[in-house]
Amino acid sequence: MRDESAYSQMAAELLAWYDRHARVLPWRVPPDGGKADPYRVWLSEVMLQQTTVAAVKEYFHRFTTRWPNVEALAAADDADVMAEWAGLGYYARARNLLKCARAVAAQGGFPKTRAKLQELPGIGPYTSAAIAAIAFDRPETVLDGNVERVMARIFDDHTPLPAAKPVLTDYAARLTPVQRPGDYAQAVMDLGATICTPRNPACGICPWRGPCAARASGTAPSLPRKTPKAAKPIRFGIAYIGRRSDGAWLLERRPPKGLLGGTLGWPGTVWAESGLVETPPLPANWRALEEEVRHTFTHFHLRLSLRVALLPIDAPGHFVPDAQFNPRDLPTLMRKAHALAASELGA
DNA sequence: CATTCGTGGTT
DNA sequence: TAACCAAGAAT
Repeated sequence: MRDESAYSQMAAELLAWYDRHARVLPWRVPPDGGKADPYRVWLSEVMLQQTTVAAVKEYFHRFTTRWPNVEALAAADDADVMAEWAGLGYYARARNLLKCARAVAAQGGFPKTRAKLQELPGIGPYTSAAIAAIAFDRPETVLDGNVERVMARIFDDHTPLPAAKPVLTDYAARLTPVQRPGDYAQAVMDLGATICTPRNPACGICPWRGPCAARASGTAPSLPRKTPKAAKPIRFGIAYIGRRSDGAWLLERRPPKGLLGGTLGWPGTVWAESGLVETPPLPANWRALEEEVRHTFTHFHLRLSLRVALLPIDAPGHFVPDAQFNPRDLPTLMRKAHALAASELGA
């Protein structure tokens, strides 16, 4: 039953569904409308890595307003890009975004093939396929979390992820049509995002309800299977929020790699499960706050104790003048710390 | 192949 | 509420 013509018919049915139900998104070209802008496709796809559409919208608008094309972004200062990305998470994306923009600007534009795209920083298997298909109309197959789920269900494959990835890739490739590959890629992802959802899939209104093997077996809601993740440990740390008598804030640029790499933040201790020791950035009358910041990262919970101090005008360190300081330029954890400490420091 | 890397919404 | 999840990439 699953011969080539069956697959191409499925693709056609999905595209027909997409033409009727496609969501309106800022980076999306209307089906059969104008041509896609590779810069906007690339920027949106990087922002959407492990990030919800709702969270991306605002950032996409600000980035494209401030830097309308890849040349403008390539000429931006690192600190400005990091500040604009602050709050969106996974900051290696912002660092790679700038590296990629500069490489692309130097090359005179984005490469058009998946292989060449994937040589660029921050562009992996998924994003290279997405750009090639959506921006350059190449018949590449995207495999994101949505497509993994849809394929596991259509073919009722119970192999747990991530081991199932190669098989699911194969299924997805068989279904990818030669016509309108960009629309098709977005259609499968839309299907996963709106109908073939993780918990309560709306199988009754699914354009692929006919051929779906998991729906026939009643196994759809439990697919895809995933190998269980390790529990998150709790780490502890201390952050020091210092403010000079002229209102300037003591901040530091974090090292360019690792957690929150390249972002602006409050100086502090390392974060560990035990062995916490006070390590103030400079001697002062540091006062402990009652309330601590609780924040959860991908692989651990953090409980961050805060110390605040008013510092003399001649205190050493990197101070940001109050007029230049915007808590929105900080990653969320550091924003939370500021929110708790601000009233204690006359802000 | 396993781990690291954010954050906010949903269940 | 704790767990799960999101248009993943780099190491």
